[in-house]
Amino acid sequence: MLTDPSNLTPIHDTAELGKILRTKRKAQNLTQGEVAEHCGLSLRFVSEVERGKPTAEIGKVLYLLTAVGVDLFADPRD
Amino acid sequence: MLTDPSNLTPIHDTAELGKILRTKRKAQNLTQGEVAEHCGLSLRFVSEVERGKPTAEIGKVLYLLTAVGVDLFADPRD
DNA sequence: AGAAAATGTTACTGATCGGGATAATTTGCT
DNA sequence: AGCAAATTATCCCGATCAGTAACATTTTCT
Repeated sequence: MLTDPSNLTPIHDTAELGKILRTKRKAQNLTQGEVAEHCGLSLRFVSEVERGKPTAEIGKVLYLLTAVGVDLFADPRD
Repeated sequence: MLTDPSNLTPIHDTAELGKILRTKRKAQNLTQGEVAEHCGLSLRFVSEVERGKPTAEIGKVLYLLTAVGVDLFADPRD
């Protein structure tokens, strides 16, 4: 079974990841503060991750992705 | 253009991510030490990430994924 | 212009990370 | 099975940095 992959965006670095987070958050009319509170994180953290902070803790970033509705997929290439 | 998504594994937490990293690394007959050196990271870091350390820095984890040949994709769901 | 949202700055707590060494575990070989 | 080598998991130490709160400043939108 094939799925339309047109919405799949490759993630190569934290800048791209942050961009996706921001875009998706705004698409839902959420503020950084709302997302932050929903995840138990600081507004500060959300702001920095959206700007591509490479030293952010990955566990918290995963919370953020879940909160704004972005699924993550790993694809082992050959 | 359609891509076969059959190898796409959803990532919900760091434990799953670590599992994928380890599986792919072994599939290429690489040791943690080899991967670590190739990324400029410590063997300890590689070990901890594969064990699902949630506080690892996301930028370094992305290096790891690249090094072992795992592509990451984001999918904004509705 | 005015309100809301995002970013800059500072200070403080606490944990990450690396190196090196050492257990513990797994792998390979006879 | 049993033993040795290789691989992986932990431990200690010190330096560095992430994360947060609070307030100031800037940007964005109506």
